[in-house]
Amino acid sequence: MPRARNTGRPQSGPEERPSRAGAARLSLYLRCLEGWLREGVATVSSGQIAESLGISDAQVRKDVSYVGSLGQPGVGYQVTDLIEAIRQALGINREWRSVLIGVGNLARALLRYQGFRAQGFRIVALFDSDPAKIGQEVEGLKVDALEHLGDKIMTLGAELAILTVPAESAQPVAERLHEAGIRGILNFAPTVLRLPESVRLVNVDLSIQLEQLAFQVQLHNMP
Amino acid sequence: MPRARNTGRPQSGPEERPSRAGAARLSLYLRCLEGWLREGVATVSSGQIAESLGISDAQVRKDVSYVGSLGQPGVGYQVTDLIEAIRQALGINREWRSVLIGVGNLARALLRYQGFRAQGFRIVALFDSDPAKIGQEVEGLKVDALEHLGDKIMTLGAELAILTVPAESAQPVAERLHEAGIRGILNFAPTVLRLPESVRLVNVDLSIQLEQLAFQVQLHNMP
DNA sequence: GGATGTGAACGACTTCACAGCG
DNA sequence: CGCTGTGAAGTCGTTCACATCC
Repeated sequence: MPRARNTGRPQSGPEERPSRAGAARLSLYLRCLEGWLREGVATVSSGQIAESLGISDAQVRKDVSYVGSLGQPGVGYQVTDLIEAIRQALGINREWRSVLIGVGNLARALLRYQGFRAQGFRIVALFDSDPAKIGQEVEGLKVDALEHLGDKIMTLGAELAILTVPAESAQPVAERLHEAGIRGILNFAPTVLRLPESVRLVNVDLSIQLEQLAFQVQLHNMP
Repeated sequence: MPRARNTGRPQSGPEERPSRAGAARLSLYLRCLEGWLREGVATVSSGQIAESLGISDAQVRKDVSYVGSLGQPGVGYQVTDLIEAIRQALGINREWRSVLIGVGNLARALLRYQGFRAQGFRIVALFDSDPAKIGQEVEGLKVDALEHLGDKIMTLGAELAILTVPAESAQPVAERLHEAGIRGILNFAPTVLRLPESVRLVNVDLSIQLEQLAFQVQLHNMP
């Protein structure tokens, strides 16, 4: 039997930031909330969010508690307030200037995808090493030579980079990005980049995702 | 002070399958190992793998132990054996027939990406709802109408699907995929799909990845 | 009543540390 | 000696359960 008594424990709770896993879910909450906002919904409960994401309501409350205590018992959360609080916690309540290196099909897909702009990410420059591509205009931006990477990043004040170059060029390009002052790289090249810890890294390896899928299907087939 | 209590019994169930997180790392090990294989390296130690991935050697040994005890103390692992064992554990030591729905830029990028074929994934059909695209040939495959989805999936024996359709169409298409017998979906649409648990799901939401990157950069800036 | 926020239990994952073997 | 494999300890993240509040 669990027994809970004596609520008073003033301090020791160190957790005041969303955990890494929690942050990923906050992005999902944001998706739902923005949908409801468009539909004119004013308040939601943790149970509703949980239901539409297929997770537990306790999980939602725990995650949300990291961004502040803005729920009303018996009612739920104000949609607009929660959106605001999550965007602030994730650091996307401002513009993030980003550059894109490697103008292939993947890059074009990303450029066309409107979700970025909506969340405050603005791609301000494109680079490629292929002379045939340099000078071309893609989605309203002119492709620049890699040579100008450092200059333009500093001039434009870009902080993030999206890497969609072939695996072989990823490491050297990443190092140049670091030197140019880039703070975070979204890496699509199927390589493990080694960079100083001051450059944050998020990897999206499409092949690995497919392997995970195969693994899960296999697991599910024979337990 | 550790307040660890006598854990009595960890419980009978000894872990004999890679954990979910472990499986993701196995894919990474595979990348390294395949590189070394090409360079003619015959044996590697857990420390070498760990070093090139920036993780701990204990982590590598633990993960690898799930796929079998094939290391030699004082020596390390035979590269070829380890590759074989990991591929078997992940379920990619065979062909997985896959279909792709939504032939846009992202799809073209995926089709051109050779990494899939190398790992045993073979895309056997393309579908799109746009009449202008139906009949076109893309990377050696003819784009088919969504109408034939069920038929072709069953005829070709496809088990996996890659979803690169707009968010609005993702849920209905996913349901049709399920009905056609697809066992796993790699979803690129920025939506939460609700499907029976028998269909495994891996989501790749590019916008969320960027948000994670921004979050991490922000965290790193002001601790 | 209905929902939040939160210690505490629980479970999953990671690191430690060391026996054992080539 | 160097390196593996593995219990045990430690850490992190999730779920439970309940006091609390509208």
